[in-house]
Amino acid sequence: MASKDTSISMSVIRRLPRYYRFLHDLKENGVQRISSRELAQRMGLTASQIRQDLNCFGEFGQQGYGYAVDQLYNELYHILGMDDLTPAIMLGAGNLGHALINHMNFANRGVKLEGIFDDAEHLIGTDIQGITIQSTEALEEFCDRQKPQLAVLCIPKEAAPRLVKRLVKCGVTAFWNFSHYDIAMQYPDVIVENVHLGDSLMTLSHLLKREK
Amino acid sequence: MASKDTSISMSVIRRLPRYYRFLHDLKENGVQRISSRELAQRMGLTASQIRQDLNCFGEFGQQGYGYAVDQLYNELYHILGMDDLTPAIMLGAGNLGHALINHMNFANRGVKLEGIFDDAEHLIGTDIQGITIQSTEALEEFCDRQKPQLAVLCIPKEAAPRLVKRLVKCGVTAFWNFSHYDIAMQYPDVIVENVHLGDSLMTLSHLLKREK
DNA sequence: TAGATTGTTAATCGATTAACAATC
DNA sequence: TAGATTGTTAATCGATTAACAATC
Repeated sequence: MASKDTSISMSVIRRLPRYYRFLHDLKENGVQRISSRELAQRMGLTASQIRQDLNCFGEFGQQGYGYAVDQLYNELYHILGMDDLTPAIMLGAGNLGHALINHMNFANRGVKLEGIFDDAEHLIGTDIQGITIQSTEALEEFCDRQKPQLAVLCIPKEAAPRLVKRLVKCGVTAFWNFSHYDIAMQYPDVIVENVHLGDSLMTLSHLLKREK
Repeated sequence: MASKDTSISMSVIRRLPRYYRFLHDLKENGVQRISSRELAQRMGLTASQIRQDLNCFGEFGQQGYGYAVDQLYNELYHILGMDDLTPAIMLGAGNLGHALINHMNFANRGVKLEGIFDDAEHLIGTDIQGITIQSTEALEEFCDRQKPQLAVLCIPKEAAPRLVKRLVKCGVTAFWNFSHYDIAMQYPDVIVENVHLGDSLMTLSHLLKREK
């Protein structure tokens, strides 16, 4: 059984998908058991940290043996909540939104994309991966019916504040935000994952120059 | 003048682009001076942290006054190295690569994209934003000539290990990695910014489920 | 000058690592 | 059983916050 403590730090949570990814690969390669020491080596972490992290959720290992890959993989699958798909919508079906849908398997990440909205005339009515793009005018009506909990924002910065407000009113409680706009502050009880690609590239470019 | 200490923590460095973004907005809105207290409030940080962070690079404020927005913006511009463009290439011009190029202003992030490589027949010879897509067969020759320092990886996981090896051999020292593959470990002196979009979405989806 | 706000040192908090008894 | 490796407590390390003297 999972869950030992309710207050697990973000540092731990952010490592979970990576554990999941490595376990998946081990499983695929037919590895049946792994010790925290060996997993640590492969992942560039310490064995201590892995044991500490996993013990936030339960006791999945066995003294003298290590962890059963298949079992640990399944535990992570449940911990991450991959068995229960969150209904979601996407706002903005430009280059980036389009690419995300084609590039990512949402269902494999615990998310079910059910609607796409954009205001560009030439996009409305076309579809991506079987989902028809609608005008944002249809947003409220759609949310009433489908109750999406998560919104993926692939919209320009300027459009963000107003749209976030509308979405919060519609009952959306989580945002995967690609717009260059920081949501978190104004809506303290909303869950936000900001993906600032520009910040990420600048950080890298800065590190490279710092080296010299 | 910038630079006080050479060993600045990653936590600080990762906040720099965000400071830069907020300063940019303040400047655009005609704000001329700002105190650490007010900036902290707007950014959801503490005033202490902002002063500590900035003091890693120099003394940019004035007691009793605060920070001159325009001056601090320029300092950050230099600290981040935005004045000196790093030559870069992109590997993989599928949906995601395509979207990144159209969606991001590389030059505004201190990076100059000079080449795009892909092996799909139907892409070779076409161009994105004025850059012609080449076969990866031309990679070594191109690197010899242009000496790109940074590579953007928009390739499938399976293709990554071999391609990274080739690129490192070609003298590439920094990777902006979108493939679901972790580079860092094997090449300790290479700078890597992994953007694991899948991990990011899983984290969000997990946080949402945890709430209940 | 008095008020404001910095730069910087000290205190606190949290996360990572080390150590080791428990046990498979 | 002996060896290995966990779960967990204690020690260390680093990052954030608080406090305050310096000074514009």
